[in-house]
Amino acid sequence: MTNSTPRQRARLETEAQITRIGNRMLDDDGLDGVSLRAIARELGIVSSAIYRYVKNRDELLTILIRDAFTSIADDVDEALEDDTSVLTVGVTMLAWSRRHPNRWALIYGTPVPDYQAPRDETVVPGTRIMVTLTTLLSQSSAHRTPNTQVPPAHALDVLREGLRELGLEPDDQVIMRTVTVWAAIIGLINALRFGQFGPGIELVEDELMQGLTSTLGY
Amino acid sequence: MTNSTPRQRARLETEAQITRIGNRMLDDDGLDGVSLRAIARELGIVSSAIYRYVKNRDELLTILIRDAFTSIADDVDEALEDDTSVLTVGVTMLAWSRRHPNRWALIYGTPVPDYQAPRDETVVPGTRIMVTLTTLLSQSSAHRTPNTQVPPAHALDVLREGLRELGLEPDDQVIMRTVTVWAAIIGLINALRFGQFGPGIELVEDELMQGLTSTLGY
DNA sequence: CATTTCAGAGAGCAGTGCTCTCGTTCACCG
DNA sequence: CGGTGAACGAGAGCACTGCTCTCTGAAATG
Repeated sequence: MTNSTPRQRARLETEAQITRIGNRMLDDDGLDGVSLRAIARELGIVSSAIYRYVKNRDELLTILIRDAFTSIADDVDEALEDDTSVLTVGVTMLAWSRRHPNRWALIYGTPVPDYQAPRDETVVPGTRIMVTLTTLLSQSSAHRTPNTQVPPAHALDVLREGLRELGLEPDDQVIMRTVTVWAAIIGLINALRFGQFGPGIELVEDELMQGLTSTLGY
Repeated sequence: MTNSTPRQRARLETEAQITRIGNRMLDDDGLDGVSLRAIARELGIVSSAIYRYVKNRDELLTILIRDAFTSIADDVDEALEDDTSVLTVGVTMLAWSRRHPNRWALIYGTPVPDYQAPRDETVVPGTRIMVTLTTLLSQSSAHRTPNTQVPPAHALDVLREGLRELGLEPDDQVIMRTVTVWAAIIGLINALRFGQFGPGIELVEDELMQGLTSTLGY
């Protein structure tokens, strides 16, 4: 007993098709290429009918964003099973960004204008890697950075509170190191993906990530 | 003798007005708010007439990008006169990004789709800060990072060549440190401007930058 | 079998960048 | 001083977007 009417099955199939087409259009033509009208056209449907399945364009974006965050976090988790290191986090994210540059831009680049991410839908998958990195840095604790002076306690209050909600209680030293490593990794990948180092860098991306984590002391 | 016809003066004035309005629209409404039609409307001109002054939208973007790069680099240069330090570079860029978040996104965020920056016009102002940072890190040379292993020599070839064209010849250690510091600073500011740390961070941005440079060993 | 729900069609609105054609006016030059 | 070509502006139009509204036909529900 399938316990579902043909209409229900057709709807689920259509919904799945929409996100699939949306992801493909994102990969191929960037976010500007993701057009509800074009999706409707590909579905053999008139443009207004698409709104039976998707409230508006923002709702589609939310789906694509959640997908992307989940995909990259899955990759990182899987890679860490073989080798638990900061470098692995970096190169895995870097490889993912190479495979899906437009998805990368969607989640770590300039926020989409006028789009407000619904916290409940995107925050959890969006913070997975950061949580992973924090625990990773907690373990390889007093690694180096001896004479590092942590900013005044109250400065990290917001971050400390945010991490607590995610089930973590790292000390300020670890928080500050996490922020630094995170900013450096994201910053490097952004610089590479966005072409800020000029052409020709694509061939040695991994070596740069290696040098970065090494320079950071990991 | 002004040596210029009224028409020439009017044209220059109009051109200046266009970039002024464009910058304002960028600040107020983001890049999507920068519309040639809207500018024409504000000039009291019909939409097609704007193309007498600007070839197309991309040409206007080039102007705005060059302006932004020049503005932030000027700020950094000025600040370094008082205090020559990595932290100063960071907090000055951070302050500028706070004042002009949309301009920041334009030059350091996701590249504008389908826009190709004309190298001659934007590369020079766009690399000024990086050059400054490189020389700065060359001087405070063997600061720390003892057991840091630099990536294989060929990996940095492209960067070394790019820096040479800009009149610099730093060793690989310095290059790698520059890349790391640069990625971290840009990454932190991006994370702050793009809201990736959640709300409430705005109040302690400077402390985070302080902690970051300190964690980096500067 | 009647009723309600739902998928789709079609027209329409406002906005964008950009092109093309047609007058008008200004600057220059013989 | 008068003619000419370049510059400027107006206006219509094309293709595209997101989104709304109304209407029709078919499927699921009672």
